Formats: sequence, structure tokens, C-alpha cells
Amino acid sequence: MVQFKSQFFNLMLERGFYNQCTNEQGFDEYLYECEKTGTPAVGYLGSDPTGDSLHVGHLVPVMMMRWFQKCGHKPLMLVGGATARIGDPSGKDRLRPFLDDETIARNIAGLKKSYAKFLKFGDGKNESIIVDNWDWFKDVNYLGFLRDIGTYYSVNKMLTMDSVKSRLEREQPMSFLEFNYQLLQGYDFTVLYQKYGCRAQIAGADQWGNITSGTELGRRKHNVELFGFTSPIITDSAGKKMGKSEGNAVWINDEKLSSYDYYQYFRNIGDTEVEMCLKIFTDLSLDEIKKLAALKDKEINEAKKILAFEATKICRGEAEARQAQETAVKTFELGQTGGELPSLEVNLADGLSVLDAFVNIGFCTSKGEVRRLIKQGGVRINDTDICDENYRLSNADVKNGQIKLSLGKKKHGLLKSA
RNA sequence: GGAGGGGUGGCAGAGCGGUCAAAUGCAACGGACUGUAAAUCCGUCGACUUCGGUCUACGAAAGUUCAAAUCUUUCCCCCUCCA
Repeated sequence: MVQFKSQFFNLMLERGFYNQCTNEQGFDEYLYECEKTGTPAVGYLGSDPTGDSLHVGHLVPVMMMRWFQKCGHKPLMLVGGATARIGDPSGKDRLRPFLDDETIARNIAGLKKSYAKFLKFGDGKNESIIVDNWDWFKDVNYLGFLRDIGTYYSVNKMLTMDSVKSRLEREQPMSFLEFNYQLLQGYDFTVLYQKYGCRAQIAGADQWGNITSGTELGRRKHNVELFGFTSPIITDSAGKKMGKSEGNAVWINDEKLSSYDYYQYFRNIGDTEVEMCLKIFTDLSLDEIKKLAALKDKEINEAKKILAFEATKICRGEAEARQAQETAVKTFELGQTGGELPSLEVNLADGLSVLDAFVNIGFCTSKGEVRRLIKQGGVRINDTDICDENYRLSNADVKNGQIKLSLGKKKHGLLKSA
């Protein structure tokens, strides 16, 4: 195995972030020089503001940037205000819907909020900043762009790009608009190079084509070597992308998902994913991870608890993580109720049907669903199975000022009498 | 512009006048087994319901029929080939 010199490169390799690099030796050398002289290297990670928060599925390259910064380098977080108006064809068969300005602005604010949990922002020499490619694209004119950038691209080459090729092979439609995406991304890279001296792009493996588009443009137009570095697309044992729970995204921003649910996502990770997740989603040292990964069978739950705690700590802060952990321990290990569970205030004077209770707290979307679940034995009140769908909750069910609702093994919530 | 093909539940994909709330697969959910894991097995999977039924749904609108996802007309959208 090649020995790397830079701290960053070694970290990436050891923790399983390293997938591919445009010039592994060159990039390593470059980073090493920067680290040795204390000059931050500048690298960027791009994302399109198609949603108002990141979720766990986006996190791998963000964690890479976190390490990048910890190694003394400067992360630029590019938001694609311009490219969101076009849509990235990578890995998709369908044109994305165009977003209006208001939505884009809101999404960008959401992304900033997400990023701020993982990176230090500010004016310091290795502090992170947000850049929006709308700033340089909004005034670009078509002929100028064709002349200045278009001349460096060969269509022959563009057609061989994976995302383009697969669309053509599967006979899926691809508009000219989308076809241009790689030019825009390539241009971003060179603009950031000119404005900030940015020579590195970090991204998920699916962005490879867009990265090389940028490095090539850099070489041809500015005669400079730019570097691209990608992370693997991580999947669980079933081969599915990480970051979904119960079919819903595991959001980074707290208004979209409670810290308790965030914690539970990692707590419920599969055995085979524990070591990988510890390496990628926590700051724990490799020595500690090694110890945790050696745990087997029941004991691996201890590793999962630490994983969940550490991951939540980074994203939601230590206090939130602690609270989430307490709630989880109380709920699952001690059979008590914890404060972080979803709760709802209700007036029990006239009684409340179980059906309404479960719909109102958001566990079910219809009364029919609750009925079905009662028949299947999945509904409990204060840890007692409910078999009667006409059951009405009353003050007699209140214990310590609350009623505990449970659905299945994992969903728990509280009703508090108002 | 011309000629064909198509739009069905979260997705994929059958159905082509009544027996269709719509086969099948995936996803999801509940149960059993467990370790808040995985795998496996069983069950569920439009809404409302006094559990008898009722209502809303197969791109949109209008129509034919006792009866339409299925037939007709118009419109919208997508794909393929030709120009």
C-alpha cells in the first residue's frame, strides 16, 4: 500500500473515506506542503439546494470536510443556487423540477444551518465559508460562456461521461439543459480556484464526472492542476443507501427531526455497519473504534450506544445527545418514560378514543390504520396491549400526569392531560 | 410537421366493459423469534364506518352504457421512428 505523507490523506484512508483521487500522489504532496508550512489548502464541497436541510445520506463528504478543516485546511461550502435552477443528471433518470427563487433562498439558509453543525464558519484562515455559484452565474451571458468555456469541451468526451452515457443507453430523455451541467460544475471549480485559490474538490463518488470536468478545465484554461477526491457511496448490508429510517430521511436540522429520533437512527444500525459508521460518523480515535468493533453479539449494543451518542453529539450538541440517550435507556431498558419522547397535550374530561390518540400524535395517518394495528396486537397503552378498538382513554389511565402510547416496539409517545 | 406507442396505488408493472380498491414484485408497517441488530416465518398495506356497508380513486374533462381503469371525443404530458 502506498504510504501517504499528509495527515488528511492518511485519515481519509484509515477511516474509510477514500474512494478515488484524480492524482493521489500529487494531492498528498500538495496537502503535505500546506500542512508543513501552516498554509491552509482550500477545498470545496458542492451541493444543490434542493431541500431545506441535509440528511444523513449527505453526511459522508461533509464529515470529510470536517476532517479537512481539522487538519488545518479551509472548506468552501458551495451551494448551487445556479445549478439548482438546472438539475444534475447524475444518477437520475428524470429531470428535477425547477425551483423558484424563494424556495432556493430558503433551502440555502437550511443548508447553512446544517453545515454549521459540522464545520466552523468565520473569517479565520481555515474557517469555512459558504459560496453560492449564483453569484457568478447570474451575469454570465450565453455567447461569452460558449466562447470562454465551451471551446474547452469536446462533445465526444462529454458523451462518454457515465451519467450521460447511461441515460442514452437506457433511452431515457436528457435535455440539452441537463447536458450542460458538467460545464457549469467544471466552471465552478475554476472560479473558486481564481477567487480563493481553491485546488481541491471533495464529493461523493457519483460526482466523479463533474469533478474531472473541473480538473480538466483547470488544466486547459488556467494551466493548473486541480485535485478531485471522492468518498465511497456507503450502503447498508442490504445494499441500500444510508440515511433513511422508516422510509423517511434522517434530517440534520432539528426542526425537521428530534434529537431522540436522530439518536435512534444510529442506535438501530445493523451490526455489520457499526464499525464503518463509527469511523465515518464520529470523531472517536481509531483505537477506540477498534475496541468497540471487537464486541460481538449482545455486547455490540454497547458500541451502538456509543455510536449513537457520538454521532448525535456532533450534530445536535452534547446536552441533546445526553438527553436522547437517557430517554432511550428509560424507554427501552427500564420500561419507564423519558422526556424526549413525542408528546401531545389533550383534554381527557370527555375521554378520547385510542384511534384519535394515535392519529393525533402522528403515529398513524388514519383511524383504519390504528384499528388494523390493534387487531395485529401492535398497540399498547401504558405498556398494556389494547385489543378493543373502541377503547376510550380517560383520566383513569393517567399515570404520573401522563399516558404512555406505544406502537410496535419502537414508537413511543406521551399524552399529557391539559 | 408526419407515423406509431404510452400515462394505473410510494416505486416497478399486470389488467383492456361487470366477479377491480385493482394481479405480481419491491418498499413500508404489525406480530413471532431476538439483542431497540440481521436473517427467517406469519399477517397487513385508499379513506370513513354503528363493521352491515358508504365514499373517493387507474393523466384531465365530457360522453356512450343498467354498469367504464377498460369503449368514444377533446385536451394535457411522455417516449420511439421519420421530416
